[in-house]
Amino acid sequence: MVLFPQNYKKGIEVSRDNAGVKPAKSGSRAKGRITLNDVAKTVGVSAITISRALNDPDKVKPVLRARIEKAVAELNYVPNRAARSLAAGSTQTLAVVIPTISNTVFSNVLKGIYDQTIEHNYEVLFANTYYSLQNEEKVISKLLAQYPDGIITTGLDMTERSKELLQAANIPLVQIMEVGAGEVLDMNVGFSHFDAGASMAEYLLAQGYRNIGFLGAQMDFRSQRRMQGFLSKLADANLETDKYLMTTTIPSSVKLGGHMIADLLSEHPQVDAVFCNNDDLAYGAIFECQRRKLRIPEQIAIAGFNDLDASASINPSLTTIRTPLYEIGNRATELLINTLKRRPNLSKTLDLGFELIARDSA
Amino acid sequence: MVLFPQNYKKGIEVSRDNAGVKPAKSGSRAKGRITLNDVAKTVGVSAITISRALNDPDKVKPVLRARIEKAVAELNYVPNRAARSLAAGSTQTLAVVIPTISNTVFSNVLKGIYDQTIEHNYEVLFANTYYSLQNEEKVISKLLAQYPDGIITTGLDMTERSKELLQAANIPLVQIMEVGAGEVLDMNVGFSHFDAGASMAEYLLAQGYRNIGFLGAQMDFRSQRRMQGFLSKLADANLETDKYLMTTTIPSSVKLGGHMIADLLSEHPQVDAVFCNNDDLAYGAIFECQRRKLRIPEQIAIAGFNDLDASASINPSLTTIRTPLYEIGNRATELLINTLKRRPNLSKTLDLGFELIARDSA
DNA sequence: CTGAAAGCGCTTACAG
DNA sequence: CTGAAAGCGCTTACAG
Repeated sequence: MVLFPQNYKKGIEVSRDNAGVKPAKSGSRAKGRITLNDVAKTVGVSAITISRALNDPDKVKPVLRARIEKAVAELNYVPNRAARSLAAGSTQTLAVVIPTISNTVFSNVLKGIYDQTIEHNYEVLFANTYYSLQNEEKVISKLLAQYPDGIITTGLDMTERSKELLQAANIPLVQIMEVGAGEVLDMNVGFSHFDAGASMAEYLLAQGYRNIGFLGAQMDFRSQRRMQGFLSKLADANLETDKYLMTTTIPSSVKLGGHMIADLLSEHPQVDAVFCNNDDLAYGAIFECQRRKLRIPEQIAIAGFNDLDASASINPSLTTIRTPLYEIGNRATELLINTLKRRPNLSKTLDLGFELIARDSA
Repeated sequence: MVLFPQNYKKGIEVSRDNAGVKPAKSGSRAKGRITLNDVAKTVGVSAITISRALNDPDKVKPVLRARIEKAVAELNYVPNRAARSLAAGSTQTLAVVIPTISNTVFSNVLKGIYDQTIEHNYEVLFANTYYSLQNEEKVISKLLAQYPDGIITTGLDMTERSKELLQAANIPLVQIMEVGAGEVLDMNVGFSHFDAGASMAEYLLAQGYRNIGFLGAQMDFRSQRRMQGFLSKLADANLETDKYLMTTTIPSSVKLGGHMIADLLSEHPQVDAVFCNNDDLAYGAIFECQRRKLRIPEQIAIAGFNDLDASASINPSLTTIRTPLYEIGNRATELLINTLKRRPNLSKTLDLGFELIARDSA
């Protein structure tokens, strides 16, 4: 690793020699930042008029408004949201609780959320649970301390304490990702993971596979339900459900997919199809099969879940289930914002479904 | 697409019939949330003592503290951060400006940031610029309105207005991703993209390739500098720099990589090596070459950038440059927090370097 | 169309 | 170890 810490000359000198250290105006908590009052003095009107010019421009005479806007720009005035929040009782902030940002699944969801918030002028505050309900409880509490106007959480499984906190907060809530598999506290957007798993089993059965395996990483609640749906159909067809099953709580990755299929095949070379509970696992499985010169899907079929970016391009292209990740984030946020703006929502639960994409790998 | 909006029965009934609509306590801005005063009354002490018990527990007698903690838990009291921020002049919030969360590169960086903030009890507020300096200016302004204690921005290229806003905010700032390629306003963590590009060129030259192409997506400032570094070495070796060059401002993706290499090869079948400016582009290039039955690296070598998850597993395994994405986020946040806690930083600029990973594809 | 008064829910010195 | 007073920077009715 090329590691050579070094100093670069600074292009410009910031107007403070101890950059980053706040000027602790002797005993005061002031930051030296421009306030509404500073703008008001500069323009020669009251603070309240400045506030109005900024928040409700139509109520201020155009000429005055122009002068105010000029002063705001010149002074680099940026309103203090904490003060605004406290006075107005609204933070224009939405809280988002997801398992982990480093899973593509959730960065897609988050993008859907983000695009909606930016359009409606909300900020987003997010936290990761790393798939732990205890962490979730902690971050929910921390997030609520910011008094978000609304909150999005992932999944239907929560501790009682989390539920209490959420209800005590008395703000609109959307539970995302999954639908129809548990207690909904307020609103709900997602799809049925059980049904998604079941539909993949039906597909593989219809293709004629009979020694069907399942590779599962992470094995969070939703993964479990996908597996249950999948196995239920195998059971209906009187096939093995436990024999070719391999799961781990290790997070999903391409590398892990390679290891898992290697293990599965060394124990059960007769497996003729494998459903991986995430596409990256499936990529790893495909790469490993290629190394073993196994022809896909003739000798072994591989299927994935989520239809990530590479799935259409990989060789062979991956049969998978497309999930409405961006849409889930986007629609959940829409529900929240509608509620906050007191616009009616058609439904408090949205099942956005999924789509099986049959390609070449299975 | 299976699309069937439907209502699920709610498991529990939330204690409000118009869920999500705040109880607008006639003419008041109150939210019906428990405040410090409510806790104080319940316990029978002053609000300030409650505040102390929460923020500086050692200063409150253990017995009293226990009673307070019990009341806090029973009432589901969550302190209002806006009020705290306003009074204390610190929001315990860090702002993060990145191009887009849906690029794995930045979700890795963001995770590095997040893990550091969670440890030190900061919140993170993020915004996407979608690679536009105009957007960046807007989101910086919006973010600053939240009065974050510190801010992280991406890259060294900003509008003058963005710089002014940042300096007027007078909070510690870390510009991330790139080092040594422009004006640093305060602190800086990253590596040299020019050098990274140059080192890949040197590697390919050393392997004996002479008809070397470059595939570039997005082509933001850092991509451009990687390309410049790369081409400078080709020029030094008296090789073609423009002929086998193909760039686009379309965001990087696996699919795009396939299209681009197809275009390049149809024009210049003599190309014997290609440097892709992101790994996903390289994956797409590899898949496309496989479809064309081109042997890698014998007939054509493919190299990537970033060393993403699949690069070690793909066939052939991908020669690429590993970039310290998580570390950049983590160390940048550390610098910020050190500054905020008035702990000295060894240096205001951290060059975290990069590593060329030679594998089978080139 | 503009302004004076009160208050949002905390924390910060300062007393005791 | 605990508390009374003042204030952080805004917005919300209410006047005029």
